[in-house]
Amino acid sequence: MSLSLIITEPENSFSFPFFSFKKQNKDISTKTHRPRETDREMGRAPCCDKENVKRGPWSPEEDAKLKDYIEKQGTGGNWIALPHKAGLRRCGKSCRLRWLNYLRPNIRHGDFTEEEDKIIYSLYASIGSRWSVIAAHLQGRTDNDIKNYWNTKLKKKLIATMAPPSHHHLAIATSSSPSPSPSHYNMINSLLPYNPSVSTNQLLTPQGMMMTMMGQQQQQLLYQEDMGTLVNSPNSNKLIMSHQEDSQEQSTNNGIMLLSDVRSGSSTTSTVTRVKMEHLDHQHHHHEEDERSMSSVVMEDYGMEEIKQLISSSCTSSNNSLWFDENKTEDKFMLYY
DNA sequence: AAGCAGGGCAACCGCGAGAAT
DNA sequence: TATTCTCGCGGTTGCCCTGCT
Repeated sequence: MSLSLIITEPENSFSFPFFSFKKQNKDISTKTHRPRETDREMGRAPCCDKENVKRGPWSPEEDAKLKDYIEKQGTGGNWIALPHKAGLRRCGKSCRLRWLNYLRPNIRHGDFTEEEDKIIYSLYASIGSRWSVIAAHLQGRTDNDIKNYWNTKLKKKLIATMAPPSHHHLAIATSSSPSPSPSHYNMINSLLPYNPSVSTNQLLTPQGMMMTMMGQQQQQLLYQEDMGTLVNSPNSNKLIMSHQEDSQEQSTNNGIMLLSDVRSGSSTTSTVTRVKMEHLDHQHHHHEEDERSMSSVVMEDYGMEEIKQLISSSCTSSNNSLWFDENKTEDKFMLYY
């Protein structure tokens, strides 16, 4: 006798009580190695013989072998050949990952500091989920660690912080551009400062909440896609955005911290936009007892752009200024404190 | 004490880019 | 110039641990 279990679900999504996830439109069969059509057409060889390599967690013996080999011989610039030379039955990519994320010297695992949190928020707001670039600016952290930390903690922290107190529903209902969507994201989004024409007094709530989270006073950042234009919202006399071409001035700022990509190639003349964030000494103080229930938050509503907006609307510590390069291909930006 | 659900994290995967041939 | 190879990245998966019922 046999039983068949048929599970039906919406074709591209499934949900849990608190969060929804979007599935990638992806062929499950790729989990077992099956060269893609383009691979076969192009003649791409598999990186290793998947039938004869060990997978799963690394044993201490394997770790020792790999570490010992690399410390003595180096990687030789060829990860594919390395496991064979080191006497490991592992895929080269697996060796590389193990070395970079766990075995190499000066790796730090565990608790992230508040300072690191802020840097991650700032960089994510500027460049998005380019974990390797972010990791390059946090000593001893790996991209994988930061990615996991973001996905499991920081993102939730951010979204939880942005959950609406009940009385804000009224504010939204009376705003000039009410969102048609019932989702909380749309409510938040309608308050975000992405469009400088939005009156800043609509922005207070999410930002105040964010600053509470970050232990900071309320700050104001307006964002304008047309960088280089001075944003001059009637209610926002605190924002300065201007093209910055005087590198000397940049370098003479106290505590400047230059961040540059370790990966990208060509150098072009790019305009650096200066975004200066200053405190708003605002009379609005939001109460700690504001409700911050997660129950209605739908995670899939928060795409990268939206989260970047959330961060952009609030991030960084007091008296910070955030420098970033508009040219994302260069990944150059500076933070100075 | 056992079973279950959820969270955290290590590891895997496919893909794009650049180097090598 | 075209093709192949390798690296490195971001997204995703799945195992293990912990806490709750």
